[in-house]
Amino acid sequence: MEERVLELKAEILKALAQPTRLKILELLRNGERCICEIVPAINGEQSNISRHISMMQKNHLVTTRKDGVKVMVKVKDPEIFEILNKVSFILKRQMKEQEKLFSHI
Amino acid sequence: MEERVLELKAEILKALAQPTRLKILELLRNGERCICEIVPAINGEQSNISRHISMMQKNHLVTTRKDGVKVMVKVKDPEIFEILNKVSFILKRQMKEQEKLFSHI
DNA sequence: TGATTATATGATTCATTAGTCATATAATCC
DNA sequence: GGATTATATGACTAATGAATCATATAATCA
Repeated sequence: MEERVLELKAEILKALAQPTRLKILELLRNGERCICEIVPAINGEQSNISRHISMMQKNHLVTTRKDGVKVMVKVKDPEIFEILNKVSFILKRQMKEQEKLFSHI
Repeated sequence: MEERVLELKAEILKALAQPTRLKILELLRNGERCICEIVPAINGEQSNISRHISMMQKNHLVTTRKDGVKVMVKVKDPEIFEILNKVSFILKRQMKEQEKLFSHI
């Protein structure tokens, strides 16, 4: 596969691969949210969350629109959530394996 | 969601989010490969590839087994590829949108 | 045993990233 | 217009990551 394509794929995955951003995306499972709702909901610094959202926007994971003073954010593609679901699935299986390994204790 | 779970999910995604590692995983689509095949196939430095593989192993993306001097690597869960497929899908759609945006030129 | 092949790892460098504080901008309301 | 609310951004720090070179380990074979 071409180097450029791999870089673009890596960028999409990188945009997902961070706890604070995952937290934001989980909040967005139920649809559009205002940044002013996200900040208290995930108990983060406003400037930090602003940066994370603008980062995800650059990587086309989310879109935003202005509503007065507020900025509404939503996830662009539903496939994003399918990816997160698969990651959950893999993690759960890993956990089960770990349990098995220590079940003799 | 608990902070620890988010961190673990982020780690799985981080392990995917790097061009060299994506290249290695693409090679592994067709099954088990020796590291000595991977190194020339992706034209990388041996030590670098060794580190990437051991990183993916720590994150449970791949498993390895010794076969004489060689180390054989394979992807642990088929869901890994499903995730990569979804990323491809998202990327292709992004490309199409970009095309549309510049179609008037 | 000594040479060869395959892989791992310590040490280092350079770049990127997350987070924070202070401040800037921008829309709304009184 | 001035205060308030919501968001963005510059400057900085600390942590992490990728890549590289040199070298170590480990298995195989002549």
